[in-house]
Amino acid sequence: MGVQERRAREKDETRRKILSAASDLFVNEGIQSVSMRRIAEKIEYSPAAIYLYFKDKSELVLSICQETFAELDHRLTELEKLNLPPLEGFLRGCETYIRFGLEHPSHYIFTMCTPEENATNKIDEQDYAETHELAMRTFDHLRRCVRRCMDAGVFRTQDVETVSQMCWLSIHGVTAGLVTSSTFPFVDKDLLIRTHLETLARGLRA
Amino acid sequence: MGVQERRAREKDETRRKILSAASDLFVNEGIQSVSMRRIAEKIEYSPAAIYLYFKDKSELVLSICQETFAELDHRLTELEKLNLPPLEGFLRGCETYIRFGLEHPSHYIFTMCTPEENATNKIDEQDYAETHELAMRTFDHLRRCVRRCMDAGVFRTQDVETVSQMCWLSIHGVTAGLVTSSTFPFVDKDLLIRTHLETLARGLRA
DNA sequence: CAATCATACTGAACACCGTTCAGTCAGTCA
DNA sequence: TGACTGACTGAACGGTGTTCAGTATGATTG
Repeated sequence: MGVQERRAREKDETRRKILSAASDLFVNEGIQSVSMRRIAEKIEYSPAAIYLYFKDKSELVLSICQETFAELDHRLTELEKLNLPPLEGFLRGCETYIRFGLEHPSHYIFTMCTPEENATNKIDEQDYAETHELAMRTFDHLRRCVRRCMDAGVFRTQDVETVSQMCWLSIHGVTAGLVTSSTFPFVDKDLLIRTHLETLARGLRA
Repeated sequence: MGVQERRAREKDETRRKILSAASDLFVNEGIQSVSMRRIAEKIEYSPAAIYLYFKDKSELVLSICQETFAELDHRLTELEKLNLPPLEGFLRGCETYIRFGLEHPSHYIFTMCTPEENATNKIDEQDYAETHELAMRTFDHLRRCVRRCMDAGVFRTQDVETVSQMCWLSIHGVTAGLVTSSTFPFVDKDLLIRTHLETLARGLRA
């Protein structure tokens, strides 16, 4: 009875086609300005077809952002495996985060700069839990980096949670600022990132 | 010929009524989810009437945000007049900025966290220039604070522009993060802000 | 006073949006 | 062959921002 399996495979293929088309459009034109109709047009399906695969636009966007952020999680995991010295691990992690945001502006803005009313109403409970968990997993990398620095006596304070959150807010600012304020006459981005991380490190060091 | 003046006064009154109604709705329900029709309904006018006073929704929102940010400029100006010691002036300025953002979440998100395609197409050249100028004026406060710290030898580096931009990105991160990620289990906000500013100051100090 | 004129305002439409649902049609199974 | 399943569609619903011909009101002029 290979029929069911083939059906499932085909269904998955279509799902992937939708995700890929949507992702392409989102990257090039921004999430808010891409309509379900345009996505449907791109894959030559009727708009209604998409709703057989995703509950609504929120869920579609969320799926894509989850995939994208899974890659960030992967990169941070790989970095952690290198077992660099605490401070270097911390700084490299921060830089990875920032550069990731700059590489995926649309996804970054959507997931990190949009209040909970994402598109229409609030998100499905399950989706919300999943996203929250993924965000938490990413944040855990930072938390571990901070803890290692504290355990090694590299950082002055011992409040892991507060320092981790403060660091996230800080690097989030660099990422979000550089991504959204594209017209602002910034000095060289790399210089800005470097200065920021140096200041952060100097501010935290024992 | 007091007629023209009365007319002008009435016209201005209506304009203010629109701004006030829109601002109320924006604050309570978020900018994106308030429609022109709802604003019109609130002031008991037809939706089309609003377009006699504002080119489009972008311009209306922009006007409101400009007014709001003018208040930030005012607060920073007042602060500057106090002529506090350089570092204290810098820190108080940063804190003023952050707390202002937390007080006006909708306006802050709209002006600072939204890429240039604000609602439909790109903004009018004049509006753009005005907003840009206001943003620049606000940024100038920070720039002056940083310069004073450098002149007084409180900060290590001499690159006013880079450090100013880096500081803005950093405090923007705290503001934006606290405003948009309302579900994240943050530790006490005041502690977070204090820790952030302390770290920033320590990182920059000579 | 009557006619003209300026202008604040409206009703109805346009072209879009996300979303739903009754219905179609091809391929599978008894 | 006929019933069934399920992927898919066409057309609609109620919403959005925006436009524009037309109306009504009040000031100005002959």
